[in-house]
Amino acid sequence: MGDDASARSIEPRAWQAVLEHLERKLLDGDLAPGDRLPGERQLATDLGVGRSSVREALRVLEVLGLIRTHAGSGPTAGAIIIATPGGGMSALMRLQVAANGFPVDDIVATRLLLEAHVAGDLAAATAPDLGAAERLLDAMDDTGLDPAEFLALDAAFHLALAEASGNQVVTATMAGLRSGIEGYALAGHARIADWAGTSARLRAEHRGVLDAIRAADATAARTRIHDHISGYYAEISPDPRLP
Amino acid sequence: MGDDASARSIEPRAWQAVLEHLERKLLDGDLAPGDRLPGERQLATDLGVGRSSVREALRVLEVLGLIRTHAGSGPTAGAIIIATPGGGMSALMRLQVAANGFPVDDIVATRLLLEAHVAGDLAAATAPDLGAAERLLDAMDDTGLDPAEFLALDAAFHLALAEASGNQVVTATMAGLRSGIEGYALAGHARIADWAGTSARLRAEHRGVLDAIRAADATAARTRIHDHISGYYAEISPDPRLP
DNA sequence: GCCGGGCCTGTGGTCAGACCACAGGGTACC
DNA sequence: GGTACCCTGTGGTCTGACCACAGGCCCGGC
Repeated sequence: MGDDASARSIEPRAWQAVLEHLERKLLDGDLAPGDRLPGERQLATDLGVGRSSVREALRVLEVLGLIRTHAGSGPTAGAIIIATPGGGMSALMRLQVAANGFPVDDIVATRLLLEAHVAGDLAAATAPDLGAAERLLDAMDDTGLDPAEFLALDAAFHLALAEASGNQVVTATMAGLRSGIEGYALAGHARIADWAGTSARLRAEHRGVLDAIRAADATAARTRIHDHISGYYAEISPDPRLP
Repeated sequence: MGDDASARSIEPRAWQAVLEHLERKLLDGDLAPGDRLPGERQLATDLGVGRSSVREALRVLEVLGLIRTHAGSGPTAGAIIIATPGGGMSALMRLQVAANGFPVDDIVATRLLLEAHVAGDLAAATAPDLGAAERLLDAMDDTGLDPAEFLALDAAFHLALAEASGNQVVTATMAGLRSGIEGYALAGHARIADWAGTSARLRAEHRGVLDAIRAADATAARTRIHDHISGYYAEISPDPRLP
């Protein structure tokens, strides 16, 4: 197992070898969040590949949210390991939706089940931290917001609920799901005739969800968040179910 | 909508420009699954960037499961758009787990909630297609399987249930979750003293889940799949809850 | 006329070298 | 002692070149 040169002898893709090398380093604990990767030129000579191949692997890691690169010099320069899955998940969902790999309906359905679960969990928790969510709701009370700003705060509110649940996988997934249908949700607001009324309803529904969580009423929390999300998408859906 | 360059008028990263160009093409319908992308050199001259930058973008798309590249000539050569989110999700989850961005516990918890939902949905469905799942269970009845083979079939069974639910997002996510903890699950089987007994129990639990689905008993289906998964991970967990 | 092997072309895959912008740190000058 | 400069090393990009590959084409033999 200590020899990774033998396996690489039949490795057709150089950039994949770099990726596997770094994954191994991560699994072995040789690299951890906060650490700086060796320079691109160093990695290239160490692994016996060209710098372009190293860069392709690093690009993948960057998009996946594994590293953050910074030019220049000093302690903040170079490629630094971060583990922020939200960005990678968002890119993945967004592109898959663009390529028709993910139907919007499936995205919404997954959002529904995840958020209902989160809401139920929070209601069952002893003392969930809803501070961030409440501050976002306060910010959304500003009636001077345009729809884009309102929807951005709405997304942040739903994400804050996921973060309060403490499950990082669910949080990242929900961030990705939201990104995947962000364009859809934004384009859909134009379909709403009475935006003032709709936004007022959304505000009230948000408060209702928080109230149910605070009251430790898991069933109500689940129902309310479910109806809240499905109601909005039904409203912006071009033609839900005619026949 | 025609102008999204306003937010970031100047694009410092060339590969990102390529990515955005291709995403736009996908959203506009100029590119669809099955289509062939222009050659790397062509894209480079079209967008006014170097071929390296194009390749970095294509590498990202390949890892994310958006395209499949093939050298040579003919209709199968070049970069072809596919939309297979499973691969990208798997890479993302695997690397995030390696970088400690995703705790194993959160992965398992997410699996639990997704699979419970899937099982409940299938039980509520009128005529779910459980053929693939049943065939996998039959294959798992072979007592000559070694643990790795057994676990691979187990993963395929759970994935087949997700596919039967029809939600592609859930299917891809579950594939990713499974990949993320594949190493963990494989290493954990060594911790099980009585593998024959455990595998027999797992077989019985699988059948029980299918039975509940066929009986349209959503509650039982949810409970059984939940207990099935959490039971296995509790068994391979090194030290569940000592203090 | 038919068939087969070799060349041709275009593809992705990789490498090497060069240049740029950037940012920190050391140094020489004031 | 303070400040402006250069030096160094980083990622970011481009260019050009070569390779392996695979289908299509042409030409020769049968």
